[in-house]
Amino acid sequence: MDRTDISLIALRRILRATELFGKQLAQAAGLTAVQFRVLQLVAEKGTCTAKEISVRMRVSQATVTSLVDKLVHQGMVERQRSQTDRRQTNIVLTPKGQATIEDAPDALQQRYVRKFEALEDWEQAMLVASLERVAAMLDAGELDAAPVLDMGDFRKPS
Amino acid sequence: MDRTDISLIALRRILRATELFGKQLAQAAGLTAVQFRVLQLVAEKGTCTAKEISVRMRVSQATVTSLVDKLVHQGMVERQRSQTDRRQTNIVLTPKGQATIEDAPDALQQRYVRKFEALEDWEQAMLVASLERVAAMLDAGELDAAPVLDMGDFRKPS
DNA sequence: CCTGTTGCTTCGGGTAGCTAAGTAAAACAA
DNA sequence: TTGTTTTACTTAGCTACCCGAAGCAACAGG
Repeated sequence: MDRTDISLIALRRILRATELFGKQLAQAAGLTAVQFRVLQLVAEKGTCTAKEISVRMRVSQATVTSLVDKLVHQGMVERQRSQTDRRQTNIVLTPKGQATIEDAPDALQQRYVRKFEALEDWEQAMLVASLERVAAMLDAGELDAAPVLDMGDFRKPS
Repeated sequence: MDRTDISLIALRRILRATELFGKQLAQAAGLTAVQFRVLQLVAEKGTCTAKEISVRMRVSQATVTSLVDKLVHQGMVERQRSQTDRRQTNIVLTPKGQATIEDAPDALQQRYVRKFEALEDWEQAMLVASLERVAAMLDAGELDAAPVLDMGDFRKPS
């Protein structure tokens, strides 16, 4: 087995681990990974609009509406008509949503972060360089990408 | 922004790229990524049982049944009662399924492979070491992982 | 036989995603 | 002012994926 295959297998392990993480998180937080991702985006800035979420998550606004509906239903966020532009709806975090974000287990990410920070300096540098290299080899281009290991659900097609 | 964040962002880019790939593939092959993954598993050995698929993909048998239904409906595979144990159903590839697998674009994987193989020897070695390291940091444990960049969840259909 | 286990399917139900169509408000124009 | 276009969001309807529970065969042991 050559190096190319080995690297593909490692990549696949990474993908799997992240996928499984999404499921764990969903179970622990009472939210699905996608819903949690929306909550994270809202929490990042305290408030945001549906449009913003749809752009950042690369899903349609209709999808955002239904995701937000679920979060509202669970009391994680609230909708507030914007005062400055009444077409817009600001989605704001409730205390419960705030608490959920803070308590989120982040089991996998924590494990990763802990291990990463335990590495020698040169090892960290090597990993960063390698990961960026691989990302560049895979990407078509842009992509925002926040420092969050969540993967908004893996599925789906265009 | 520290190295930990940078590495998380790179990981996220990798996940996204793979996710998008799933969509492309789905569109090109007329199958969703998940369906395609089932087809790959069947193709790998020429035939396999529903149980096997459910274990390898880590989904329930009920899910496998419905996925296989769709592949059968599209003429990609056939069900055959096992002669040795009539509880089992062997899922076998049809010529059409075979052709689909062979023609699969694999755009992303090809791009990655090409670029990977163009690297200097020492760079390849570094990437492999790094990826394996990261995979180990994320994984809980086992996982089979075939040398296929597919990510068995990303959906979307024809 | 009777009982238990295994392999698969069926059924019902939830989440996630999309498109198309509709409403409302803002922006721009005539 | 009035009309048109654009933007932001929601509604409605559909598909895919996934699961658990329940059902049905068929094997396996006693």
